[in-house]
Amino acid sequence: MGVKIRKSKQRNRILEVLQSSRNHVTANWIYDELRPEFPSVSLGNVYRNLNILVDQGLVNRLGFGSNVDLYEAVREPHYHFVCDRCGAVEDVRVPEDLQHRVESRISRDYGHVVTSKSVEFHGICRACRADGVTM
Amino acid sequence: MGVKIRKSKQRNRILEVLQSSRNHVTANWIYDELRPEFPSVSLGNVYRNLNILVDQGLVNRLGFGSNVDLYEAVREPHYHFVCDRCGAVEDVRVPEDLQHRVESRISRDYGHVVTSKSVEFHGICRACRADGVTM
DNA sequence: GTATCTGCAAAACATTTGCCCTTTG
DNA sequence: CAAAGGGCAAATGTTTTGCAGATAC
Repeated sequence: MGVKIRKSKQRNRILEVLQSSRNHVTANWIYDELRPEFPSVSLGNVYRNLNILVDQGLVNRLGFGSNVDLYEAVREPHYHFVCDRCGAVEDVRVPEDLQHRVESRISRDYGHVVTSKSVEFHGICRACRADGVTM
Repeated sequence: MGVKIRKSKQRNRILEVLQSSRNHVTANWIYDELRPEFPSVSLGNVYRNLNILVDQGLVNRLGFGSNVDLYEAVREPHYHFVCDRCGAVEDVRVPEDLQHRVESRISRDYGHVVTSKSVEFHGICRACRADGVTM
């Protein structure tokens, strides 16, 4: 059996910060957010607690091809759009039925059970397009 | 204008290795593959060349939430399925029309242009299911 | 010949871990 | 008070980079 998890002010605050943030943020950004309230908090502890929150299914860790992980509080399932020009990461929603059709294809054709998905579309976002980016 | 790219035996071999490999492999694995032919090749140079090949659009870099990047030669577009139990990464194909419907929804609803996608489904693969994994 | 490529080793970087003290229950 | 959490600093592991010599064109 695993380790028992107790309450912790720091971990609580980390979750709150994530839930009240609209963007996908780095561990280091969270660390800076916590410092006013917990002046002696350590970055290592932010990482430790993020790992716990991810294990608990309360937070998603996102790679996005960069070498820095981003974190977001778990909400309704959604996909991500990453702009290759400006780097912006935006949530996108795709109708449930389209999502289900893709996943049931995978079940049917391959026999795998899909429990979660991490989908990122890359391209040029609306704002960059408006700026006349052609590529 | 960028830097001119010359031919290089090592980079050529790296691409061949990727093209003849069915799996998604690490830089370090490629490094080991090259050593018989280029005994003094360096891991740093493998990384340098992988970056060039990715820039040239010949190779995909895949994060998969792990802290090690995986590489694959570029072929037809496809998605990935990652087994959370055994870590296996498998290519999955989804009918073109379903892919296009998802992407045109993003264009229509958000105004972004989708040029590529990196899609990973997570779950339990067929083999692990057969082994009686319940989760 | 000159710009690019390479090997080597060191640097950079995010993330993890060990140790010992503090807090929680 | 026993077990989990935190701070600190060192360790880890992957990827990048600076430099001097080798290679491509």
